[in-house]
Amino acid sequence: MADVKTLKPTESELEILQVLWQKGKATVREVHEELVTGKDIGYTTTLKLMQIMNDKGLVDRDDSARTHIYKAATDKENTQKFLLNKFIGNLFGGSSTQLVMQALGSQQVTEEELDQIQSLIDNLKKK
Amino acid sequence: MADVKTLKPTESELEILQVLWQKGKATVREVHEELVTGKDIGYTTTLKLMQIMNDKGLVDRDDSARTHIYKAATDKENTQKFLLNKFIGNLFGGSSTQLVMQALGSQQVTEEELDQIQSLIDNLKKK
DNA sequence: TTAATTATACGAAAGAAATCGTAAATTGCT
DNA sequence: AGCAATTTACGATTTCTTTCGTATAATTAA
Repeated sequence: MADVKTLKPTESELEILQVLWQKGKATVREVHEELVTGKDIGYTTTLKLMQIMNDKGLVDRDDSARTHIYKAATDKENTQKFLLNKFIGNLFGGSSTQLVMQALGSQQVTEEELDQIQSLIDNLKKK
Repeated sequence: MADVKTLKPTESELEILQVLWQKGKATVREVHEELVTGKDIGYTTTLKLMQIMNDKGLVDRDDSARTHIYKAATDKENTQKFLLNKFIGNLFGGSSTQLVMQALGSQQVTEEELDQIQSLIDNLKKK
């Protein structure tokens, strides 16, 4: 499994990772079709990006057949954790509480979700 | 006030905004001294960045005196909110709850902070 | 009043990221 | 077999970001 700490996916790479996390495995064409719904981009661009990601170790590739099959090399959760910490450092002076307050305040969150968070807090407090 | 929606501060620009938000107003030198504590960078680099930010409208500048005085053109909260939403969209499929759970789980948060968050949740629930 | 320091402006280069065009190989179709 | 479509490889270009060197003007200190 790729070491997420040393890998910094760019925004485009992140979009591709999203697709791969969602699909599990996918060909360049499949990823591309997904991306195209959201923005204007050529097929070879997607291809090139995925090749670069393969070089970087961001994805794993099965190239035993002519049409290569890609999958994310990094765990979604780890990547999220890593980027989240970076984000908190960049924008919230390292305070995750600040971020949480901001996130809860400015988004609409359902009662159920609040309960979920509350029980997480309760758990954390016990320790 | 600059329209935050159309402005995407880069990482370096964000670092400078942080300093400006903290200080309120500052000269290039003051910002630079702050940046230098965190990384190796030349004075003219900081200057150039702040000039570019001025061109983009990310900062306001008082250049009536020889030493120009800069301040952030965007509200800290709005910028945070904007970038946070983008981040949640990019990485957490738009679910702020997901992000909150992840943030609380993987960072160390003090008892006091947990109380703070809890009372925010209580407030939100009342509505 | 000189000389050193400090400031801005600006061009240019170095780096990183994203985009595309073209070539070559394979596959599928008629 | 021959042609079209699909795929990969790869170089080149473009765009964005960061960095710095040099010139010039203003200020300060000796």
